[in-house]
Amino acid sequence: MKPPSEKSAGRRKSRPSYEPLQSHEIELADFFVRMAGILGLPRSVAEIYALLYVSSGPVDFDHIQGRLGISKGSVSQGLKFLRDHEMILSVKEPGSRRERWQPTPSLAASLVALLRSQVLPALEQAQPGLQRVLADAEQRGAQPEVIERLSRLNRWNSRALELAPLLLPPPGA
Amino acid sequence: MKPPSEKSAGRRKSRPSYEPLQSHEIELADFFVRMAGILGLPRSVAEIYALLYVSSGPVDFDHIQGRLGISKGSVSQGLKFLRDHEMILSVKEPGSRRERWQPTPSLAASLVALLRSQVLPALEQAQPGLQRVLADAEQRGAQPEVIERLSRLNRWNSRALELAPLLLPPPGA
DNA sequence: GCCTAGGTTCAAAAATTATTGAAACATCAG
DNA sequence: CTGATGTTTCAATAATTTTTGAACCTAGGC
Repeated sequence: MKPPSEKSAGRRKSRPSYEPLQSHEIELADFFVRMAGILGLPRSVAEIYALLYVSSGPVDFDHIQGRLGISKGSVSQGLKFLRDHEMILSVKEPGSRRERWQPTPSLAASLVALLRSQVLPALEQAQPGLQRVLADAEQRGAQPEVIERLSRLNRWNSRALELAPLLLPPPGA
Repeated sequence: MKPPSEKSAGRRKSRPSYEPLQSHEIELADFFVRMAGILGLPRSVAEIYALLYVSSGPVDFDHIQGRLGISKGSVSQGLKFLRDHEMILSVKEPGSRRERWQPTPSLAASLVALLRSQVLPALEQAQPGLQRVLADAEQRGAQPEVIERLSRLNRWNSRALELAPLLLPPPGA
């Protein structure tokens, strides 16, 4: 819609030209991508995590973009996701505004946090509904078989909700 | 949308006109759909399972299609998936070729089988690759931090593979 | 054998999700 | 304050996944 704004005629910042992933990095990325797939996470998120995971020391935004060959938008969104799920940490250097990223120390904890954030809300939201469904069935005099199933589902849901805070302590516990 | 055609007082098979899901059924379906979403399963699969789950007694192909308002293809594929993952059982009546379906007794076992089928192959396939990645890193003299991470990943993977048959016994154990 | 109810297959269409990139925003050094 | 750097946002596009439906099998009754 709009003509691109003119570039200033100055020297261009030489593009650092990041090298593409090496075969061992690709292999690890594939692993993470596949695992992420099971949880329905986008490929780009898994790739970013994998890159941080194999890298010695924190990696900055432009490196991620360059080495993975993905867009700024994807990097930004991917980092946001990983941040939000406490899977990465930023390391700030005094002299620079730039953030540099590394995986949190425990992948296990990260996975737990991730699952927590996906499963818990579903369980919580479902609780009242499931109870209604059961009450409904009892009131309608449904088959004992069905009542039994629905009861078990309710018990599970409740127990999961009780146990959740113990097994998966929320941030700050 | 397909209002039942009242046209022919047809002798042949008048379309039985199944009633749409009732609110309590919808509520349960929503729950299953949401949970399925976490594992990346399609909506139709979750809906089919939910229908069987709230129904008293086995349900046949046409009922599933009619009550859920989905296509034959979806029903067939959904049943195939559920069958393959041992989440449903068919009950054959002597006098009819038609199959009728019900959930397997244990939803827990079903979930375990499902996870098994998704996670195990990934772990198995990854094993050699992960070992190579670690060996590679050691040989290149990578940072201890990275070596440590990759070692842990390998240990996890191995332990998971060892434990898998115990926790998630394959069919026929 | 032949017919057909019952079900499967699969290419194409629809729906959903992920990615891109340009514009907007934010922060800090000067 | 200003300008450049670093990041986010989000509408448009691309990629992927799901659903559809018509053609195609198949087992079993006749």
